[in-house]
Amino acid sequence: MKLTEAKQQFISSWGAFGTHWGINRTMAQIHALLLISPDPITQDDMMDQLNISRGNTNMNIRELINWGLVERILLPGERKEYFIAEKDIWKVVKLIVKERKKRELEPMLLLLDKLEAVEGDKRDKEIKSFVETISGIKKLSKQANKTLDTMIKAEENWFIGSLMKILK
Amino acid sequence: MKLTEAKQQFISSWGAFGTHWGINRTMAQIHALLLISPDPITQDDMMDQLNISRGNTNMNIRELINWGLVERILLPGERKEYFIAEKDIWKVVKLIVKERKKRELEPMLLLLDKLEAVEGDKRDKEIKSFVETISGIKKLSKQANKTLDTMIKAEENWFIGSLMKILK
DNA sequence: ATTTGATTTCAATATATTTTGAAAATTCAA
DNA sequence: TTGAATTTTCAAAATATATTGAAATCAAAT
Repeated sequence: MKLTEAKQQFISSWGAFGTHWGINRTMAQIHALLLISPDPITQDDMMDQLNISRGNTNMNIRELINWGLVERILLPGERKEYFIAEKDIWKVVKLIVKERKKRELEPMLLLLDKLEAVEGDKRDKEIKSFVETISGIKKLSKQANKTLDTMIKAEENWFIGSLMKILK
Repeated sequence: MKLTEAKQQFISSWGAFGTHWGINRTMAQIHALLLISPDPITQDDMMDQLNISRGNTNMNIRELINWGLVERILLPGERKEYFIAEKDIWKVVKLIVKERKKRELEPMLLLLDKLEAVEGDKRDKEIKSFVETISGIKKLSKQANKTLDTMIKAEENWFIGSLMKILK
């Protein structure tokens, strides 16, 4: 496979993949393009290569910067802004996990605490079933939250370590 | 908080949560309703409680069954079908992970193998950057895939075990 | 074999999300 | 300052996704 085709395929697949991971198609495609670009690139480069509008490009770059995945670079003597992506894929995963934990898992934990304290007789079948479900989810979520914290703090690839330990 | 309100909140939040996890809103809401129902319920019960159409209900029940999260129950003497959800939340997580691994991670791994074998001089800056990115993603994905296999096979809550081992 | 109750399908519709592009705002250099 | 280059905003348009509901299908009981 030629480089041009391989690049296209990677960008398109990373885009589709992203949509399953809470990241929209364009945002993921811009990210993919930056990941495989050896040098910093501009908004116009992205517009050309991905065939997307200026507004779309701009909004999604900003979002990538918010996630900490992309950095703005100012080259001396250049008027235009350049951008680069974090290339260390382990760091990328940690940044994404960190963001999604904050946006999704933590609010869910707060809600579960409130729901678990539902009024009423705990012997009532309806109440019992509800509380048991909530408690189960809460317990698992709390553990997941802690595990993810450990992972986010891990300096190098956490999978290797944890897998090794599980397999003895 | 009263049970009725707590139920509503749980269903609505589980729905929103689901949309971040590759599961559509209605599918997640039906799932939530089943999770907190002590007894099997029918399609009509779901339609009433969630205010959704027959078609929508039916399609999403089928999808939940495909994921292995819901089971159809035939009560003796009853014409209608009843449904129940897997209540063990650890099993639920494993089923979801299994399904998403199959749908997303595994196809990605196949693609990465092809892309890594891109034609051209590996000393070329463009090629080098591309191959390095792909290799990094591939390495991490392979490890993640193995780790998830371990998790799917784990009989009880894997987070506790792995976390304990990491923290010594 | 027919009726009745229940389930499934799917084209049409509604809703939600993404994308565009032109105008407004900002920034830098002269 | 002024003006040209660049970035940002956001209402409107386009696209993608989810939902409806009525008709078709299926299956149990008579």
